[in-house]
Amino acid sequence: MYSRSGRYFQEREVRVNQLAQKLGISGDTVRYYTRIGYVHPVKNKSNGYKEYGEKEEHRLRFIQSARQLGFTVEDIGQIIGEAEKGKAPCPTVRRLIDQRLHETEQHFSETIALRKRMQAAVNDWHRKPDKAPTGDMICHLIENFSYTK
Amino acid sequence: MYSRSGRYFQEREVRVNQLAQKLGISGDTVRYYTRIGYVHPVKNKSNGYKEYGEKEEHRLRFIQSARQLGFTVEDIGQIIGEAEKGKAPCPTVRRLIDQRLHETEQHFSETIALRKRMQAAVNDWHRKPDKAPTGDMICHLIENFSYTK
DNA sequence: CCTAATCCTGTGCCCGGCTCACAGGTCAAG
DNA sequence: CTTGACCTGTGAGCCGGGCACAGGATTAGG
Repeated sequence: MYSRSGRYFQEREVRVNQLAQKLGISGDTVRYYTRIGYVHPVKNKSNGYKEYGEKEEHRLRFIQSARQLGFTVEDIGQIIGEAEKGKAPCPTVRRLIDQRLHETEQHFSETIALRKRMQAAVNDWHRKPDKAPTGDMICHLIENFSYTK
Repeated sequence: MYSRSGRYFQEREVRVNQLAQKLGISGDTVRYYTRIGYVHPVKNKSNGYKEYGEKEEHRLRFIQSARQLGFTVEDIGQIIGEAEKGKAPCPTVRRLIDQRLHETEQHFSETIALRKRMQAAVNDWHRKPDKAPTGDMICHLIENFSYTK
């Protein structure tokens, strides 16, 4: 419980896995954000371990919140970058979430369509028998299934 | 229009981009399936180009159909492998699509939840102003948004 | 004090399913 | 023969981390 300068204080610098556990994410994820320069832990000279303080914890919480809202890791870098230059990142945030939401809608309808095809296939195949492959047919289930709706 | 043996015949061996265009996919995609050994074009000795015949075309159509149904590339390898050993791949196909469908459902509900969060954020932010970052706040929109519904 | 065993870390490579960059070869026109 | 447009194979890159591994740090035991 001594700092490098010898003064008594509550321990604030934690190591990667301790912080990860506190945030409910994996150590690898924390390392990843460290690697790409989104957090800047201090390297402990004596053992080479990285030590994370409150600032890093807060930063990681921010990253988590943003990820939950569908921002990409790159988006978050942009947002952080603007904030660090003292600029309000809000306009960018608004613009980006519009984009990401649009993409999510897109992705959503593709997922629905895929699910529909898959369900149709499962239904269709339920009353069809297995068949050994022939020279020009790998799997008749797949090859004879055509989705037309 | 001469074969290597000098006989006259309709050209059947095509090159990567010709085949890709015919199938409506990218040349890179065809190259990818070639690289991982799902199709085996013949290497033209004189120019090093790979030449694709009907067999490869059929194989690629099969791969496309399977991908459309949500099978992973690895699934497809397994299916092809079984078929090539003369075994009916149908049981595997049925098992795999059940798995993939389940995953798609999972993914689907995650996508819905994400969309809901995003929409809620957009709504919430609509009547909130921009704010410059402070020492302990990167973006108040993101940090003050809590999804509780 | 030393040793052995266990824990923990940083680093670098790996994943899917392609896509892209690039160096160099090919082919038709002149 | 040369120019230049086109085409090819190969290797690397993408996201968002996950995983394996070697080796240092720390602890238990003596």
